[in-house]
Amino acid sequence: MILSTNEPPPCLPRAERLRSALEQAGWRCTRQRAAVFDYLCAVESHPTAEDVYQAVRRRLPKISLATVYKALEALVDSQLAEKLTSGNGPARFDCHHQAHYHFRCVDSDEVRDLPVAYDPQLIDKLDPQLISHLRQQGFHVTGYRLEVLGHLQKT
Amino acid sequence: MILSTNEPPPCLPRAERLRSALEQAGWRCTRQRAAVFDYLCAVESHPTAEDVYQAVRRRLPKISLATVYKALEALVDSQLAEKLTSGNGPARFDCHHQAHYHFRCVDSDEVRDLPVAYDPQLIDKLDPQLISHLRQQGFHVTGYRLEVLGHLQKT
DNA sequence: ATCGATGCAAAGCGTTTGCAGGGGT
DNA sequence: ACCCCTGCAAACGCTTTGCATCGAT
Repeated sequence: MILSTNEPPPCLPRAERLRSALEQAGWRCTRQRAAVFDYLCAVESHPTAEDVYQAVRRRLPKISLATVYKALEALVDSQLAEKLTSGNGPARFDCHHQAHYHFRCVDSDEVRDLPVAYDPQLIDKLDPQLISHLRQQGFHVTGYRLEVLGHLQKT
Repeated sequence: MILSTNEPPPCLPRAERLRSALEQAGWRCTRQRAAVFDYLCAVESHPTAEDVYQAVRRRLPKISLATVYKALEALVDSQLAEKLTSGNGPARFDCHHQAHYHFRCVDSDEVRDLPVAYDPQLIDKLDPQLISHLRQQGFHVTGYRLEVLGHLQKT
C-alpha cells in the first residue's frame, strides 16, 4: 500500500524478515530464495515466474526455473508474497504484505498496486447482511479481492 | 444478478438472442454453439470447459473438446458469456450478461454469483479522485472486478 | 458454392514432479 | 550427519492449432 503512512515500521531488516518467516513456516533460508525475494521487493511491477528467473539469473547464473517456482511457492506459503492469478497468462507475484488493491491492464496483463487505502469493511458496505446471509447457505467468507481493469499506455 | 428485479426483461427468446449476438460479432450460429450456450444458461454454477464438454456430450455425442473451447470463445467474444480466470485451475464460464460479483471457494475454486446489486460507482466511493489520478499516470480505467473469497461447505 | 466450423490429433505454454547430487542446519 | 534443497529433464494439465472434412448460409 503505497500511500499508507500509519503502518508499523518494518521491525526487522529484509534479510531477517525473510529468514524468520521462512523458518516459521518450515522452509530453509537459501541463497536462491533470498535472491528471488530481493528481486520481488525491488521491483514496482508484479513479475511472472519467468521474469523473476531472467532477473535472478544475473546474480545466480546456475539457478533453474524450477527452483524459482519452488522459491515462489515457499515465499507465498510463508506469507512473504502473494500469487496473482486473475489474468489469462502466467501468474504474477507480489511481495507487498499489506492487503491492497490492484490495477490490471486488460491488454498486457500487467499489474500495478493502487494508491488507495484497503477497506476491510467493503463487503459489509455493499450489503451489511451479505456475509451472514452467505454463511447460512454454507459459504464462510474469509476475504475479498478487488481489481481495477483498464488500459495501460505503453511508454 | 439473482435479486435484481428492475432489469429490462429479455426482449428476445434465448435462441434468437444467441443467433443475433453471434452474427453481429461475425460468428455463425451452429448446433454446437447453441448446445454450449443452453448448458451455460441452465446451470447455477460456473462450469469449466471440461464440465461443459461432459454435459454437452450427452446431447451431441460427437462434439469434441476443441469445439467446446471454440464455442466458448465465440460466446465470450459475442458478449454472451464471460471467462473467469481468477483461480488456479481451469477457467470457468458465466453466461449472465449483467455485471455482478462472484464468490469463489478457495478450496475447490468453485464460483457462485452473489445476490448483491452491482455498484458501478464503487471505485469512486473508494477514492473519488482515483480514476482521474490514474488517468494522469497513463492508466485508463474501464471497469473493475470483485470476488469474495471463502470456504464453501461440501454438501 | 463458398467459406467458416467441426473433429481429431498434435503441439503449445505455464507449471509441477522425480530423482540424483549438493548445501544449509 | 541429516535431511531439505537444487538443477535437470521429463511429465503434467489446460488450452490452442493444423488440417482434412463437414455443414450453414
